[in-house]
Amino acid sequence: MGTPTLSDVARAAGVSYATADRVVNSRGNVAAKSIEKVNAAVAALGYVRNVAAANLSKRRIYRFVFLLPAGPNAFFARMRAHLSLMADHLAQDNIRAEVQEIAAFSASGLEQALRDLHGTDCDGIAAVGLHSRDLEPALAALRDQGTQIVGLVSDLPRDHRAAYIGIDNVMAGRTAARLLGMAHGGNPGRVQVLAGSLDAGDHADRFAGFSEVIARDFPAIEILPLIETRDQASKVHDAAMLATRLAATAIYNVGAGNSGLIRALSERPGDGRCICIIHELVDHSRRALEAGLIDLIIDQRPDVEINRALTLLRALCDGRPLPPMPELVPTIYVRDNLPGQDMTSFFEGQAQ
Amino acid sequence: MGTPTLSDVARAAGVSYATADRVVNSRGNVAAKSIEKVNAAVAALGYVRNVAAANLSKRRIYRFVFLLPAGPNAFFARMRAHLSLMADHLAQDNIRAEVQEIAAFSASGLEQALRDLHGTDCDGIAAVGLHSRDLEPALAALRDQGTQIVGLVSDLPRDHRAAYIGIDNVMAGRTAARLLGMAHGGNPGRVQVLAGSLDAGDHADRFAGFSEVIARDFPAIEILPLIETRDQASKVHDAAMLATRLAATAIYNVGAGNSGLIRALSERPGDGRCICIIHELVDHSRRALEAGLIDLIIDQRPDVEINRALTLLRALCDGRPLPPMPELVPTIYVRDNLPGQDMTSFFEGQAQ
DNA sequence: CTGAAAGCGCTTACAG
DNA sequence: CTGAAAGCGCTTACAG
Repeated sequence: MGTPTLSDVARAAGVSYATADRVVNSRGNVAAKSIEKVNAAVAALGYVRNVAAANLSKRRIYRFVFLLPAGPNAFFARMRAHLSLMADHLAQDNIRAEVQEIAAFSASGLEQALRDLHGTDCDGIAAVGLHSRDLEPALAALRDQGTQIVGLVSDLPRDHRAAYIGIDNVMAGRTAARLLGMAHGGNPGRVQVLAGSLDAGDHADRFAGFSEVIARDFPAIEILPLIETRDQASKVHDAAMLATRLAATAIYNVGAGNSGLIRALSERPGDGRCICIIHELVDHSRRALEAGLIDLIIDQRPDVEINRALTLLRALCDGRPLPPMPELVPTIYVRDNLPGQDMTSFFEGQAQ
Repeated sequence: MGTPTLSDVARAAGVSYATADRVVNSRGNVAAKSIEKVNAAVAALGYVRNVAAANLSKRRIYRFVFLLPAGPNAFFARMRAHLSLMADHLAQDNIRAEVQEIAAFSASGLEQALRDLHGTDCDGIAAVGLHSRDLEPALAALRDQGTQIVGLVSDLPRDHRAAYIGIDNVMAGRTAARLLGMAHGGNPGRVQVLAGSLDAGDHADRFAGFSEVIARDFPAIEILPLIETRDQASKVHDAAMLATRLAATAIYNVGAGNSGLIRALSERPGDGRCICIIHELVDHSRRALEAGLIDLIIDQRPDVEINRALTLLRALCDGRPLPPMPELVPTIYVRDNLPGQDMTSFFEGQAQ
């Protein structure tokens, strides 16, 4: 026996294979009576469609598009790098994934890209989202044509995407607060927080989580007025210098532009410790961590997120229940748990 | 056109489909000349076998066995739980995964289980390993019959497994040291380290990494003589009480038996802070973290490790190059970044 | 509204 | 040592 096939269903229902197929795949043009009989047989036998066989006969290829912010942002560069590393493997699973660059934080740019995808053979989209309601019509049109959509790193309007893949930024901010508080070892302190812009949902969330925990559990730590940097390194630099002058015991940058922070830290007169926590592991932040300029990096694991987006889009396209996925927890790097510099060395160690 | 099929290869090589198949799958009984021609065609066309089609025609089912330690260990319970959550999904991909319990730390028990698997239709094994060389003959026999083997959580003899899936325990120990050191905020301290047994590779590695970083970067922190607990809660309890009497500023348990530690901490007179770092997030350690008895939990993410084992075994069975896999980095939990209690709530939030 | 038949890319007897 | 043919579980014209 084994698992029942559609032939089994057809026989049990007393109809032809073609008819069984029509109802199972809701292709229409079937008598109500036949529909009933087939559905009963499906239920009785516990039939489940063999997606692999279907794909083979259709020569199906899944086309996924990743909508990522353009520009030099090193974090998204890691995403693109992982995606191109994966290309060969995906090809074996009949998946083609393509990256399209969108002007950063541009709702209209994103909207246009979504509109352009309408009417194409794109099966799924993973987009670094924005909360703008202007996106909703384009997203709805895509959904209506059967294109699956997930938010990546930053969410899309909740009702117009199938899932969100990214960390909980409030939680990330709380975590930063906890570790920063612990690092004060019971001593009082004052922390300077930097953000690109509190208009960005993730930045605002991190700051909210951070403030909440500091206020509740570390009352001896004062939070200095937040400085907005537009994620520009020069502004981050100046803000860090200011923090030093204010005798801050800690700096937490919830946003980007860390090269400016690192520069400021290395210029700083070598007096007392200043605890530094930032986000996203990239080349320059990694070096600063190794050098002891930065204490902690909270990282999103872009490679993990990409893999998850792929798995999810695939499952959504196949219309099957989503697989159990371990929760995404931001990774905390200190200078002692940094991953190998490249995948090659990883595989040498890992797979013998 | 699209990707070339074996028909294309056969035509290009000027042989029949069957012959092309014979050489591509090295089934033997082919003239040297034919082999050459086919291989040339394969190279010229860039042919790659369609595994899905092959599996369909063979009605292939992958059978994987997970060899996990028996007993009440909550960490391995999480592994089993994830595996059973995955069962339905795996079934759709023609994978049956089964758990077999082995007496903990018993090389002979593991060896016997491996021997019993010889001659069965098991395609792959993920085993929580031991370093014993006694395992080598059984592993070699399995390998010779084509069974793929990976070490999980704790490695097998390196030359007798295809890969190791688990964290780097030296790195985990270093990370614990860094965070514990930071939490002293520049103050001096004395730390009590507990281990089940330094004979266990992972425990020894963690302790080594920990000691290295403390000695190098936190000279003001003294490491008290290590206490071995056999991972027994009562012994852990007594050791923690002793640490309190010695005015330890911190406790790091590299092993298990944390319920004893937690009991000791909650009995302790409410004087000064004692920083506590332990391994593995399970029900009781989670509650202790939330209650503030424990400061940090370093976790291995058994669910992530299981998924990786599955992916890896599958790729190994198919004989294709291993997919790029993001490095496993131990997850650090504070009380602020704990995952939802169960997958249900996770999916509600995550996938709308 | 229904059914018979060829084909997706492979494997497996079976005949030569 | 080689090849023709049926079958894996599905989809897609095509005929009725």
